[in-house]
This record gives sequence, structure tokens and C-alpha cells, in this order.
Amino acid sequence: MARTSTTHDPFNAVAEPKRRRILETLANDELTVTEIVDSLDWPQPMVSKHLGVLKKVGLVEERRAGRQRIYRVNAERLKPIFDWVTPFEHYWRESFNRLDDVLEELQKKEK
Amino acid sequence: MARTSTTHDPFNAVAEPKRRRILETLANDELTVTEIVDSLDWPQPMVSKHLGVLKKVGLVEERRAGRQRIYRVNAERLKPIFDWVTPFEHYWRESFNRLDDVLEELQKKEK
DNA sequence: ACAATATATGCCGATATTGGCATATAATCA
DNA sequence: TGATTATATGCCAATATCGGCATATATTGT
Repeated sequence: MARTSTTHDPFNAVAEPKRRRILETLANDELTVTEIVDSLDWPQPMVSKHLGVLKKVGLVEERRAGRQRIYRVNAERLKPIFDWVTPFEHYWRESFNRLDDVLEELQKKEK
Repeated sequence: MARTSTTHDPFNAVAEPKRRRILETLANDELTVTEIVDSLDWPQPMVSKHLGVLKKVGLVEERRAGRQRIYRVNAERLKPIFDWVTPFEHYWRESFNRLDDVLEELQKKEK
């Protein structure tokens, strides 16, 4: 057998750097395919294909306006990733705090 | 050309559900390969291979003890994922808050 | 030295993925 | 209707991935 899961869930969709880049580009405004192409300077079919994956996963939504398609990010679909990674946050946050404590202590001693 | 990036960065490593599962298993304790195998009930080579990927990416670290290898999670390597996804958090959180506001308002009116 | 335990590796087959190019489809305009 | 613009699709080649099985390596114990 081969790979179990494919590009059909948010984790996989976002594993591809170019798709992350597209989502970043869409974070503020909704944009036309051509606007994304111009902004990123990638071949149009490449952008369309990645948008297709993102749409299938639900990370972007598409609105039609004449012959244009306007894409916007659907950030709620990123929540599973946020929810998965957040429980690990305390690991680096704690060590950060510990470092802060050490630094604080050093400053006190200097005085 | 083919796929650009492989299983050499945290995003890709974590895109595979089985690897997420391993990281969850290691979240609390450091564990032996055999302990992971027993806990997940997966074939041992499968576990070792996924651990290999996680180790290459730096998401786990390995300590030797006799003929055993004890793995522990290195959660700081998850920080890039956290940092990437966090800026999108306000999207779903805002709508949540808006809902809260509405509910709060409704309760006030009831009084 | 030999057996047993713990773990990693190598090879294979099946398949998914990505980029590139050409082309199809759809919508607007002259 | 025919041309032009906007976007999606199809096909191909190259390659990476995953699981499964057998096997190698390393360490310990007898």
C-alpha cells in the first residue's frame, strides 16, 4: 500500500509551502486569481491548482464575479491545526519563562 | 519536476496522522520504541520509520540506554507551526466573541 | 561464543504529488 | 459571431511517500 492520507485535510494542505504562501496572501483581502498570480509571480495554472486543493479542503472559498473568481480564506478550517499544536505551547513557553526568571535574577544580582 | 518539499520540515512531518499520534503519545512521558509499539499497536518498523522522520526534523530526540532508545518530544520545533497558524486565530475567535456579545445582550434584555 | 532482545534499514510495490505545458471552458466585448 | 480575457483541466515526467516484510545491527545475558 501507499500513503494513507493525501492532500485532503488541512494539515496536508498546509504542509505545502506554496499553499501557505497563498493563504498568507489571502489573509487580509479577498483576491482574484490574477491578483494572486501577479502578487506571487507564479504560473497561473500553478496558482489555480493550489487554490483547487485549498478549496477542496475548505481552507478557501470562491465567489464568482463575471469571468473572475474571487477567493477568500476560510480560516476556521485552520482551527484543527491550532487546536492540535496549542497543547504543546507550554513546552517552549515554560522554558522561555524559566529563561526570563534567570535573566531577572541576574539583573537583581547586578544591582 | 516533482514535489518541492518533502518530509524535512515540521509542517510536513506533522501532516502525517500517524506521526501526530506518536507525538501525542510522547507528549507526557519519554518512551521506548517498544513502549510506543505496545501503546499504539503498530508494527515496529513502522514506528521506527516514523520516529526516524520525526528525529530528522528535530521533533523528537533520542537517548540511548543499553539496547533501548528512549524518545522524547522536542516541542520547540512545533513553534513554527504555532507561529504560522496563530495570526489566523482572530478569525474564528472574533466570530466567537461576536456571538458572545449577542448572547450577553439577549440576557440583558431578558432581565 | 551463542541466543535473545531491541531497534534500525533495505528493498519493493502501489500510489500521490508537483510543476510544466498545452488546451479547454466560460464570460465579456467589439 | 469572433476575439479576448480569466480561470480551470488534462496529461506527462520525475520523484517522494507509506506500508510490509525480511534482515541487519547492536546490546545484553547465559
